[in-house]
Amino acid sequence: MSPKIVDRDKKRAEILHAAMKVFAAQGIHNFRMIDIAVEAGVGKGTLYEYFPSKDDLIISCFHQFFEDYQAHAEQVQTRPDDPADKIRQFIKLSFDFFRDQKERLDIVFDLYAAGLPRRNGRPLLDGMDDAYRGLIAEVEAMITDGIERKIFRPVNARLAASQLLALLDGLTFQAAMGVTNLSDKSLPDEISQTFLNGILS
Amino acid sequence: MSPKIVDRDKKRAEILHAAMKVFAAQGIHNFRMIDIAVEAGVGKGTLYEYFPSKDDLIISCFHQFFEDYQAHAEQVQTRPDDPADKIRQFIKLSFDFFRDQKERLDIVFDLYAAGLPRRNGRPLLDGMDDAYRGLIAEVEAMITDGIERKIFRPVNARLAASQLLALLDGLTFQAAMGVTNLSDKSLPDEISQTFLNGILS
Amino acid sequence: MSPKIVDRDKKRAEILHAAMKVFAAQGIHNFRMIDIAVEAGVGKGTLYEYFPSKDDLIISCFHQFFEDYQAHAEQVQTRPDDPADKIRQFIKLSFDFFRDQKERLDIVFDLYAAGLPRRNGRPLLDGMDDAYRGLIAEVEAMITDGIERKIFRPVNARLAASQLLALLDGLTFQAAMGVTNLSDKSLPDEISQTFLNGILS
Amino acid sequence: MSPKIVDRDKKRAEILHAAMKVFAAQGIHNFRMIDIAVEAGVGKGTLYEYFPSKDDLIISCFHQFFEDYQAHAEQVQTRPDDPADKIRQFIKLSFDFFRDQKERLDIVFDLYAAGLPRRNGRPLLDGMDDAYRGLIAEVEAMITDGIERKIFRPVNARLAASQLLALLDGLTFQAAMGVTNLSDKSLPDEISQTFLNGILS
DNA sequence: CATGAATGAGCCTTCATTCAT
DNA sequence: TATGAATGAAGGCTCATTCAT
Repeated sequence: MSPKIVDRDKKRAEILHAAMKVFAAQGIHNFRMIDIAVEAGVGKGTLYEYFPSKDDLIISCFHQFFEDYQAHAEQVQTRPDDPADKIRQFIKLSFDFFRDQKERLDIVFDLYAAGLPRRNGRPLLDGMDDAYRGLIAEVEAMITDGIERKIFRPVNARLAASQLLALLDGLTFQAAMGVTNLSDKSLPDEISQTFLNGILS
Repeated sequence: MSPKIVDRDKKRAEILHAAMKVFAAQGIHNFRMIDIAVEAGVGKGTLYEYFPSKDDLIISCFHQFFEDYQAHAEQVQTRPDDPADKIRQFIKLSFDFFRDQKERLDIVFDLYAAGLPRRNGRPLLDGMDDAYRGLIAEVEAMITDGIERKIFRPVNARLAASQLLALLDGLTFQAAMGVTNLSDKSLPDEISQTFLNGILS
Repeated sequence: MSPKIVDRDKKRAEILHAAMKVFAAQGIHNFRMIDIAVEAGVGKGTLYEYFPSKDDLIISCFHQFFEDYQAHAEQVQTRPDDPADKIRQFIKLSFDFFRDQKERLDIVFDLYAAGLPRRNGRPLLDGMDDAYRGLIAEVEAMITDGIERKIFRPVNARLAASQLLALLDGLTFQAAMGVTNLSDKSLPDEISQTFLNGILS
Repeated sequence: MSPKIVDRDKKRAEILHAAMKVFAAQGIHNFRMIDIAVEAGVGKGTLYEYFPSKDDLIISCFHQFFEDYQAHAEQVQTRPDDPADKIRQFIKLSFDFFRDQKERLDIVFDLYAAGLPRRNGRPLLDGMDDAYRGLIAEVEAMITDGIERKIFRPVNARLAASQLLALLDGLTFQAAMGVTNLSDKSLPDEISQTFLNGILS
């Protein structure tokens, strides 16, 4: 009458964490289910108790990733009022998210590539473009605000937002490649400086 | 140099071109050798006359991609003397390379992701980081030149070069996602403007 | 005989009944243990408290089936004395057994097929041939009696018995297929008529 | 330009033949693809060059079976004119088909059972009931003819046809079980005799 | 005694690669 | 040289069975 009680959410999270480690080590295109099972310390069949298929596991990992990112972003509630400070904080925030988690850095580009649209068939990860558009809109709002308050030059706000995100993605890519070091403490400030120089009045 | 050799090179190039189309449509992780054979109009076995393995075919495609990029870059020989103009032309050049070839845009991020280092084993594409470092060095030289000639502010040239390339990569990614439109004729100018604003004296 | 025993027997019967329903719906080769557990409203593990294995459960179902058939047959104790009437009643009896239980009809051929001998290894259901031979012997006795009493022609009694059972099995098969309707009230009489015509003096 | 030439039809038939042997030995529910591959002397993958899936292989076997049966039936072109003789020949024909092919006898009931309708989902073999109805119609025509020519009593022709086929199926089942011996040379005659007695005027 | 989470043996199926023609 | 039929290693997934609770 009282069967084994298991914290399914906890075990699910553990498996997802093990998956992240495996993805980081082998990429999301080269791992075997057994690898994750071993990493998570469970049997192969157990994975299927929590995720209906291999693809689902990858997709769930992607969602976890975005949820963590959003949680991280919202954790900084006291957004400053000054638009330039907002931008500075946004940049710092993004760097913070990856700085100490090589694991995440290693899978983010796999996930990015997996979310690109395909001419034939669906991409593995659906809806990445919409999530990205939301991000752009957020940054665009900051810039528009700055323009209205004459703090920024009257640049194309949408494009400037695109540029900032492009910049951050590109640096993340360089970091994943080992070409740029995110841990350099002065990086966020220098980036902010150059970018803001470009749009400040 | 005998006719036979020419024929081989031509067919090899045809197969590589077919491969690009297949990669663009299905991604470099989801295609089968038969897909390329069909696209190229040859038999499956024939592929192995020209490429020793599937991985080799992908790698060759990657090299072709870089060779084309370099050929495109060198085709613009009359580099201007002014550092700012150099940067402007570099930016324009990069946009030109992808603008009219959706096919290329679709595979570049697969290739990028395939070139990232892995904790376990080699990445599929080796040496991408070195190629990238070379690119950074080129841009860095332009900026250093500008700084010495007092045209640019005394910024960290290495970092500024990183930023410019990051910006271009990030925009390419956005374009691949369909979030940013590379065909917008004013794009290179606006990008150049903002970036140069950031570093100009 | 203690209450516990009764409860066990009752639950065992319930599981067996649930199994019959599942077999009828999915066939004895396509069901999963969980299907029966759900149908019976018990846990998967509980099935193993009553049956040591999946095969055992099927076999037990088969025995249940035969026991029910025999119980049904014996329930008609007042066998008539006239051999022709005996045959008529035997035929009617067989029809009665399936007429109102589509469930049984649907599994009988799975069970039949499962009982056929295999060149490699044992069949799933053992001893079906012996049970069948017993049935033939019973009918053969009726016919022999009829021959001795000059009511039937001096046919090969063994073969005639085979024929009658074959006829009934074949009709059951047709009914399972949906080609012949066992519910047709005149069926037993017409069958009896034709068969007896064939062997009556 | 001249690749390996293979008689695909021939190899397909060989695989089908190997499959029949395996089905006879293990049943259509217990075999593994590798068993058939070994029996046919080919690799596992080769099976999939000829049949898209395991189920398809089984279904193809079933179709082959029916084609062979029809070919056998049509091979006897000189059908007699007398209805009773027609019936006799039909019975003889059916016995002939199995007599010397234990292999076929062993799988026929698996196929029969696989063709029965299921409450949940399609049966493995589709359209068996229609094929069977066609068979009944053929026999029914013979009997109707006999009735019209006053050779047979005015029985229910449809039912009588059902009975004859049921009889033959039932005997086949008994033979598969090892309870009745189809090789008994007098069997067809005795069966014909009894059946015709039942319906002759 | 009842349960269902966990397990891993087992098997279908795919597809890169080979090689006879 | 070009081909595609043949191959079998490899891996995703299922499900009977176990056993801690």
